[in-house]
Amino acid sequence: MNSARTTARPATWEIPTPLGSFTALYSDTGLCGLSFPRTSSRASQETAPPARRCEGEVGTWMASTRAALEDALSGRKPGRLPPLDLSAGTPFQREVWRAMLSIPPGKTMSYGEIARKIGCPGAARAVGQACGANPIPVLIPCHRVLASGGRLGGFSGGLDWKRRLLGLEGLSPG
DNA sequence: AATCGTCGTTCTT
DNA sequence: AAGAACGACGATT
Repeated sequence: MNSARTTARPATWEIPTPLGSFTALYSDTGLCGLSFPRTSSRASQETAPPARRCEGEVGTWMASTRAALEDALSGRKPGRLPPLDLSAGTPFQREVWRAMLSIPPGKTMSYGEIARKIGCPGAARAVGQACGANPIPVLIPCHRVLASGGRLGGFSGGLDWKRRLLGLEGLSPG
């Protein structure tokens, strides 16, 4: 084996879907990022090299990522997710992200409810921040987190995406 | 609609 | 290291 770090830096992988081409980002321990399709307005910004092959465990991660994404985008419940590398987050953020993973498709929670669920009542606003820092939207379903009273709240990927993702699950808030 | 309380993160001293 | 500023909030007025 080569020195210290084997896999080295993350690799990107494009996942074409009917809604555009998503970009997955992998570290050596799992899926660490997923970005929405680039719109014509938003210019490109590739920081990691594209993966050349889909072999080994990373290959299986890619397969499960694509399957899960395709399921999610067609309104089906995703099956097994690839291992997620959430090491970039703070402990608080990771708790929020894990909590969101427990919201089933078609259901929603409020920012305040998430806050209480993770034992930080009163931290609703901080939860919102953490949602905005979610590195793996869609698969970590931050779109299922709404403001109180069923209001839509915000979405870092653009509210149009939030509405679209909710619509795929039969929901139409706000 | 405007305001205030709250809390984790990030940006400034 | 400490403080101010800043949100994908929530509750009150």
